[in-house]
Amino acid sequence: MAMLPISFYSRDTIVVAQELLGKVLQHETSDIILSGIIVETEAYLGSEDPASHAYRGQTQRNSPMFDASGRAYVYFIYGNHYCFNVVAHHQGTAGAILIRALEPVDGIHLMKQFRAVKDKKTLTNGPGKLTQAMGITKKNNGQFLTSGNLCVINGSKYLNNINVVATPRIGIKKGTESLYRFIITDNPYISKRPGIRNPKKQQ
DNA sequence: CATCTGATGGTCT
DNA sequence: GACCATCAGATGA
Repeated sequence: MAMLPISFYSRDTIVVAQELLGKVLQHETSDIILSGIIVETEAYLGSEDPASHAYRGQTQRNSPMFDASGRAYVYFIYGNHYCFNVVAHHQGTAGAILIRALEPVDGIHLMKQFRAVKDKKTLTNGPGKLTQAMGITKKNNGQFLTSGNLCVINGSKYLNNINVVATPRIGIKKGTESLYRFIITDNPYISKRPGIRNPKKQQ
């Protein structure tokens, strides 16, 4: 299996988000290979996307989104979880793709240890869950995915059978609806809660 | 099954 | 000091 080249990532963020479906995320850690098929993604664009970290310009945290495509962007959220993103955009712009769910493939036993759950179906069916299962932390922030121990490789059992379904998300605040989520239809490992937060109660 | 809530800490204002 | 690209657990149907 070949790692995806930089040229795969140096394209339109939304196109890359769709084409990441069916690819395999692999992490070599402590002599064990952990891997999973990407089954759910979400594109975050640059200055035109109010839901994106990059919307208000570059800061220390979001700087990987402005950096070279093909890197990882990992950030800590809600005081508990890491989210893993793939940096992908045309040169001179910003953008990244949140990996929202994986179908576990290799190292499932170790994933269960990292996650402290027994059920394979809840191992990686959410952005915070999959980073925990794959052993991805802030230390991977900025790493290139085209070389090294964390990478995206071509090929999975879904290679010729991928259904891309775009699902608009409801934002948390007014004006943050512009989100682009893609799934492999009917895959049992897509997130149960598709990132849609209930609207705040009216007073 | 669906819906709601508390825990949690880094980032930005 | 408010916000949050989340999750597990609890509760109700």
